[in-house]
Amino acid sequence: MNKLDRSLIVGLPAFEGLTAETLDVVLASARSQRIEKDTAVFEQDAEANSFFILLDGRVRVVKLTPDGQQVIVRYIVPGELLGIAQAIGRSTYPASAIAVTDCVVLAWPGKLWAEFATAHPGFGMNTYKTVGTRLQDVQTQVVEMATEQVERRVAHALLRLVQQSGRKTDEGLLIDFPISRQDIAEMTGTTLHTVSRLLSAWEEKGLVISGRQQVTVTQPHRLMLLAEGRVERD
Amino acid sequence: MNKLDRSLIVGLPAFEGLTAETLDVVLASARSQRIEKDTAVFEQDAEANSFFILLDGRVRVVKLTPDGQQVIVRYIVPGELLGIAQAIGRSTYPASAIAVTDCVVLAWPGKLWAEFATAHPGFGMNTYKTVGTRLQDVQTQVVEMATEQVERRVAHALLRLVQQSGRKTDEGLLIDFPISRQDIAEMTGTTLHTVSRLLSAWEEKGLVISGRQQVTVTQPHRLMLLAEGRVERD
DNA sequence: CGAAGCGTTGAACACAATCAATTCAAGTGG
DNA sequence: CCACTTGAATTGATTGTGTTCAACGCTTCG
Repeated sequence: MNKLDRSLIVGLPAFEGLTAETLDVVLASARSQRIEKDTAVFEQDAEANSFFILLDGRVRVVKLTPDGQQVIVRYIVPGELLGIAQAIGRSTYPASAIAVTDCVVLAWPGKLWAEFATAHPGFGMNTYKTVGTRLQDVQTQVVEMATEQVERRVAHALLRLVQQSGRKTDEGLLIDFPISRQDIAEMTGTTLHTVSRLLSAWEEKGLVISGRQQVTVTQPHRLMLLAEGRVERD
Repeated sequence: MNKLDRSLIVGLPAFEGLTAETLDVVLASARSQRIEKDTAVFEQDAEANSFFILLDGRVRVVKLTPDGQQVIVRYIVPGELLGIAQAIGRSTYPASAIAVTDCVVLAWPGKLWAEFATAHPGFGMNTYKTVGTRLQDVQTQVVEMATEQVERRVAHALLRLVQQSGRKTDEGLLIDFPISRQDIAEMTGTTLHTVSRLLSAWEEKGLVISGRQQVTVTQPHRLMLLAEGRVERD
């Protein structure tokens, strides 16, 4: 295995405030790994043997219900931690993580997490902060699902995706990884049919341009108004 | 202010593994406080000046949407932490906490949290573990809301309440604090009307006995079947 | 005793799910 | 390069669950 370069992780929030030496120590036990598109980084309920940082690509975190339905919990972008079951006191992964595009991750043995956290308090702090952020994210999602109807939920979901992964093109903000109506449906607790209809309607109105596994938001502001319910529902 | 007795908090998960001396140190800066029924422990968006442990009573954690709708995020039972904004890196409370019954809490100045966490790593660990647990709770709630229809969601909510706060009576398991249809509606993202109809129907079938601000589950097993969708839908 | 809050119930409606049929786009292999 | 396969998307028709609107009964409490 090649020695990994420090520059890979310097500047990532998870390692903020750590000394160069510590970074090297941490990297020494890391293993870099390629994950092919549509394959799993880890599977729900499997032993949590590793935790990861995504260096490149996009990962979808998915929960599977007993009766086989899927819910997309969140998308992971480069620089984010994933599979930190240890940090929340679990020995198995609570969800599956699937590569949406070809990905590169750094992987550490799960047992090292506790070591890192105690030896480098800053690291522990940082990961806890991400857990805290995610708790808040999920809670706002609950509020949305409880109070908003489908159209606004889908609008919110799109806006979040754009914010996380929007790439500016001449038409607008493109969500720069493949995403299907089905995916959006699984994020918002609806059906691909309803999502399809909504996107078609929005395309009519000039808010978005969408194609096969691809969505561009052309008028974020108007979509925002729609998401907030201060509308314009024709 | 009277000196607080160590026995108040010994045995609570949040302080598990701490020495008697540490407990005394921690208690020295705590302030015991009575909260009258229907008043706030803290308010959403207010400066997070304190964090708390609930010693007695029940607290409802509520999120308010911009347009005035409420969502009940969770209920707190004695022994649990609340208002730990600091632990998730916030300076304001993300939700309001309302006493459902008369309550007793211990309160600490918010700034002390970081001190405690570094001085007594065990304390930090424990609170992070509760944050982790809550993250998981909320995530399963999202999955429920995305995949299950109202009847099953309400059934799940009742079962959770019974598990948390069930008191055995000769009729079954009573949720031992006042809870209205409106409350259940705000937990499950539906309306009080629908909840009312469901409870009436379940009472017909002998699953529950419900009255004014009070619910008793008489046949938890059958309610469970209903919640899991392996039914029996009349 | 009157008022306010909680709960029940009926009727009508609407949003979105479900069912179903096609069209469209992107590979894959002969 | 074209036929074929497969998965994604669109669109129409229908159904049903749950909301909305409305009126009323029952408690509790001041």
